[in-house]
Amino acid sequence: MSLRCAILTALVERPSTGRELTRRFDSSIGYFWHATHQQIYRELGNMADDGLIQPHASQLKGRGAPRCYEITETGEEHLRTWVHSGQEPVTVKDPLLVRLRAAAVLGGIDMREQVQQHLDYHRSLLETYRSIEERDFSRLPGTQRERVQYLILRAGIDTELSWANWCAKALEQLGTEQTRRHP
Amino acid sequence: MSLRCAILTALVERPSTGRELTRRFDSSIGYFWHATHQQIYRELGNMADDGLIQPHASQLKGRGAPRCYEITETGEEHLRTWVHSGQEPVTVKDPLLVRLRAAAVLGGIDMREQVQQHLDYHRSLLETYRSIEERDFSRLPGTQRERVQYLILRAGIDTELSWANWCAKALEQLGTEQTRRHP
DNA sequence: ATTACCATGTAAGTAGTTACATGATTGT
DNA sequence: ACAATCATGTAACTACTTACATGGTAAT
Repeated sequence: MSLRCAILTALVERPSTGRELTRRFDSSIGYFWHATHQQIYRELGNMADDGLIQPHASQLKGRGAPRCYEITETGEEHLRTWVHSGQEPVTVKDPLLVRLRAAAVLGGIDMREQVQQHLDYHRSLLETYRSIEERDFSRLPGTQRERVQYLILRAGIDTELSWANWCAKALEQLGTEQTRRHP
Repeated sequence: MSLRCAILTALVERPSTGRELTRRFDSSIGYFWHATHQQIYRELGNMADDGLIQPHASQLKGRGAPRCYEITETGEEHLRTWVHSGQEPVTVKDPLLVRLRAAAVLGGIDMREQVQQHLDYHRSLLETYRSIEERDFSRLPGTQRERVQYLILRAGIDTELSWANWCAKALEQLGTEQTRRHP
């Protein structure tokens, strides 16, 4: 449901082809809802069948031809209803923490490199977010819509900051644990 | 793979029945990897087929009888290999942020109640973590294994704290946006 | 014309969710 | 004996991942 509605939201912002949506899910939208092009094309097909979107009434040719979709009134209604509906159950999934616990239980496994990789990843994502922040939101206040988009970006920044700090702390501890610099 | 290895880790800690594992996934393990009892029983069956675990050689009766599983050497080897293997691609999924963006794009939707519910949820989880922290990790340092488990708990605390703060900030902004207390 | 890349898909396999079924145990 | 609950599952469905296929367009 969330993928469907994330796509609908993107199409309200502006009509797009599958390829364009894929690119948008690789950058902005993908920062809070990840999706591959296979998911997107399939969902576009399903939504067209359900009448939530329709191909732009211009060029519609064969297989390899770009098809630009726009949202229908039914689609907007669907999106509006979903936005108001209660939230789904939270399902936490963090493989790194599973690995850490496994390593602690098995014993004798050095996890510093993996934590370091995560630290690098979170720092790099944080940097990306910071540059978006500077580029798009440096002069406040802006419209209400812009301010909410800034809020969403802040969620990403806060999350990455929190994880980067945690990784640094973890590295510190794993370091003193296993290398015994000052025995 | 992560579910499989989360279960294997739990079984290294101590042999358990499906029911016990389900309970453990409802509390401690579930704080960083969520799973339902249906997933767990199916995975237990698959892993037994693959020789990674075996039922304790005590009472094995019919359908409704509890079966206590323990990890095999093959299973431990499998877990050890997985722990060392590189991490899987991160797939972010946050329905609240999707809803927020949709609401901003559609316009005229008050999201404060939903954000408030999230705030309540994160605060309550934070409180749970804090009480575990006090109960299990108040006197440091403890063994290396305990310290890693504390690190994992800290990840949860940091995450919830970060989200709670973000929700509070968001509420503040959505409040001034939409109620116009000082026009 | 060939190569490279763009855009749209298909197929098979894996993982997760929801709803339901059945045997065992416990309390009254 | 019966109901409630515990424990273990099955089945059908939905979502996601991975690998591959096909047609279209542009550069050389």
